[in-house]
Amino acid sequence: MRIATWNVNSLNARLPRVEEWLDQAKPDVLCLQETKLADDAFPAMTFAGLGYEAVHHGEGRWNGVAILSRVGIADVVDGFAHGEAFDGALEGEARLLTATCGGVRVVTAYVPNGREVGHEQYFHKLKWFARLRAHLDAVADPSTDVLVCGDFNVAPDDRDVWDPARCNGGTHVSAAEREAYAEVCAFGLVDVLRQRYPDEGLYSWWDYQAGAFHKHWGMRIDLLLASPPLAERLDWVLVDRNGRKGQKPSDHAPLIAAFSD
DNA sequence: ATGCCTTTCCCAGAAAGA
Repeated sequence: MRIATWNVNSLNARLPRVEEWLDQAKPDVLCLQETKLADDAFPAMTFAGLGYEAVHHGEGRWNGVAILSRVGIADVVDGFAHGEAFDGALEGEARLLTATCGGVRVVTAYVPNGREVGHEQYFHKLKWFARLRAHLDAVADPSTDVLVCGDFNVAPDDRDVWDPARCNGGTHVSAAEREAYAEVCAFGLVDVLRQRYPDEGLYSWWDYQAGAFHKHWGMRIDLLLASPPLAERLDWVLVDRNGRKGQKPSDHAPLIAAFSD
């Protein structure tokens, strides 16, 4: 079973790239972040024509997450299962989607950016991680097959960023963000790319500006996290850097992992 | 030292991303 994650930075702008990639990579499940679509604008029929059922949790201009599957979709949860609500408009942000696909409990997340250390949005980000952990406790069991994936907007350690000093506003590398992320992993999750490869420079995001991709100025912030029984069955995992090349790419590359049955 | 790019809103330039 192949499971993939990709922050597409607008599904409307990226639909041809996503269709092409589905044909090439043939994932059984593809999780998307930053669709930037309302639910009624989601191209479900396009994906149905390619053999994928889909669920989408969107809000319009910002955010938006989806799960595509050719191995079934059941027990869908839009957003957080429960827990303390956020203040005001932040509560309605479409950043989390949960479904069971082919026997795997799949959770996909688009973690808030945080803007800069100390900003109101930064504290929101830390709360968001805590609420994600509570969500996992409510909807999944780490002794079964669970895959949590998406754009975590944190570089787990210094191997995961080209230059920590050059991260805008100090986000993505701060100790508090890394600790909040570690609490999510403490649910019982293994970072399968990191488990397989200890190398630095395995990035998933590169700024559009200044030719960052070609200079290898990137960060590894898109992650595939598996529960122990699923992680034990990892066959292979990769960042598809070809997804960041060519015409009108997202600023993120897709990740894909294959698990034996 | 600063911006560099891309997307959305929708036709002008701001907001947001990371």
